[in-house]
Amino acid sequence: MITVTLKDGSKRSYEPGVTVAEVAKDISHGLARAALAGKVDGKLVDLNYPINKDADLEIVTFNDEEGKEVYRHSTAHVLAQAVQRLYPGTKLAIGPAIKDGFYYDFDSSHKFTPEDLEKIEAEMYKIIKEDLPFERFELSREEALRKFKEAGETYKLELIEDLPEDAVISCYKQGDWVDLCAGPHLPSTGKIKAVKLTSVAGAYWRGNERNKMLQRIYGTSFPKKSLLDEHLERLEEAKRRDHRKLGQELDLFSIQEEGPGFPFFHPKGMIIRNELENFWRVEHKKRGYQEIRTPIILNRSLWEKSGHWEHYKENMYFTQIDETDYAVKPMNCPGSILVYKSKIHSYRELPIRMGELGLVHRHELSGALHGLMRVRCFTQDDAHIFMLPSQVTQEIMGVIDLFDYFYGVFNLPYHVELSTKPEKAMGSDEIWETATNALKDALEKRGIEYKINEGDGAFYGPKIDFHLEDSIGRTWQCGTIQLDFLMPEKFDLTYIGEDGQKHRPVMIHRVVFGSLERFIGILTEHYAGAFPTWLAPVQVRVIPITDKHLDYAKEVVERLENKDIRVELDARNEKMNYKIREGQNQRIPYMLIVGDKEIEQGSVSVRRRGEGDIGAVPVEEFEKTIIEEIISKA
RNA sequence: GCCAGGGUAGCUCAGUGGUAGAGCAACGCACUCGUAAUGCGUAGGUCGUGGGUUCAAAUCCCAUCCCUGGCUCCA
Repeated sequence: MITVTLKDGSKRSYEPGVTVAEVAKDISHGLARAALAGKVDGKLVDLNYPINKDADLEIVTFNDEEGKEVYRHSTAHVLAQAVQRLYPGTKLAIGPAIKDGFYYDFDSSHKFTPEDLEKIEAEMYKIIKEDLPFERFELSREEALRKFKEAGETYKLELIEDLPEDAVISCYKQGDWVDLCAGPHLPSTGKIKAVKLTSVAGAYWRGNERNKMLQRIYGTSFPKKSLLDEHLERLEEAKRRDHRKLGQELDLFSIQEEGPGFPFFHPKGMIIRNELENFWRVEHKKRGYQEIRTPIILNRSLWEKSGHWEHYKENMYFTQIDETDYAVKPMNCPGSILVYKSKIHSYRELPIRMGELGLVHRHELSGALHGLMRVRCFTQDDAHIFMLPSQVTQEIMGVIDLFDYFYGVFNLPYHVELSTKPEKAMGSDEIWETATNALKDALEKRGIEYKINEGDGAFYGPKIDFHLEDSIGRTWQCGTIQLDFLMPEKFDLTYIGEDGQKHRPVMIHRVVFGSLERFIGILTEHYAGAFPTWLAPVQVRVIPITDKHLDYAKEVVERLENKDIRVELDARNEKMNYKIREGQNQRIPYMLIVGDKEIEQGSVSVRRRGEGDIGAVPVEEFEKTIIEEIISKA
């Protein structure tokens, strides 16, 4: 007998060779039905995997991340089988599970259209109905090569060739269809209940743009139709919160054909922007930052010196003035450095924290542009900290604290990545290692979890990136902290030390919002357009019930305006309900309804966004509450 | 930049070779209304742009710009 230890610590005895499925069935019928795969001693396996010795076992269901992966990955196989049935000659590349679904990459002479997806989906349901078992078998490298060569699966051959020497090569077979695959898989295609193919897209083989572009079909699947419907409903909701849609509906910004990637901010968008800038200035001043502003166009020689000419040229815009080459700044650091260099600094002055809301221009590929999230000109809420080498850790921690405070004000969840030396980098490995360790050190001192992004640093230094999520879970880099020993070297930056000699300072480059544009995009989606009162472009709308009440409404508006509250009057000759509906659609935090009753009492009836009618209060009381709310940034 | 789809009124969209449409918004008139859409009327488009095919093009062909979803790249 062998002992199987379950996740809850309980132990059960079985004959050797008992399968995962049998154990599941022994535990309960419900679990047996929900079981998708097993995890034996931490290794993910099929349900028919025989357990031959004492082992830890977890039964994996759709509620586990790994269960979802197995489920979606098996669905990807069904997709590939369906595609090869319908479009013979199609070659297979890869088909993994991804967050919320799966995809499969195909090389086919047929161009898949959205209509084809329906046909393929129907074929997938046929395969599901056939309830074909997923059968695993292993084969030698030679057999595998021969098999896929015969089948003409050239991409699979490439994959096999790249497998390590000692790799176990396994395939999964469903009916007469076979795919190279490590597994595990569902017991049979019939386990798949609800499938939806969502889109087709081009994707380079192995993500390399020098390789052939394949056709990628995306889809998702669930063990219940209702779960699929919920998922599709969430996607619809995400579309409703899309900052591009809301940006238009709320009249925040626009992007015109005349300036692809160059956003226009409308009056309402500017209010949000200015509020963010005010907040930024106040908080930075508190933390010992000074503010500067540097020019947008600067001489070529500066960019050659900074290394941008060599390392960043393809992202830059150029111009000529009096036959001399100039560049439009893609970053603020060189300008900031020139300010530092404009006079001699003592060690007593350091750290110098120099902020700049700097407008930068970068050439992005046309296909990469995306609303306010990826644009070709944006305002970085930049700052450069010039400091003594001994101040590095403390300064980095100070910046991390600042970031945490900022994101906390907006209730934005974030995750952190540490990016290391890229291929196209300046400076020696030693300098990079010192800098990277300093960043790690600060993160670890703060107990922040982070993921390492190898080779993703800036060309002048490693960085800590702060990523925020948009409405459909795509993450965008916003804040970043970059530690730089190289620019000070290149520009021969110095300070006079205690010893009266010149020494080299260290620099931090950092942005909190990242770019005002992207941050506004993120906030729009985060709040679904319902900005907190301190940010809301219109904080109050006064709605007179009939035009008899217009004069009093105007009086209320004027009172609020005098208190610096952003207030509008809806004086249109429309029904109150109509005006309320529109105010609600505009996500205005407060609507004040005024009629006979209010005039008599000198009050306003308050309708609060998300809560509805909360009753009449004297005007001064309303003023007091809203001002408190604005100040507290609630 | 690459692959696929798309661009018709301010917005959302219908119209696939034969007289450019709807709803909402705008404007005008009437209604004077108590917490998410009052009714009637008016106006609004060289169908992204430039060429071509045709007696005739929003519709077919070519080029080009822009947008969307991915890929690549990144705040």
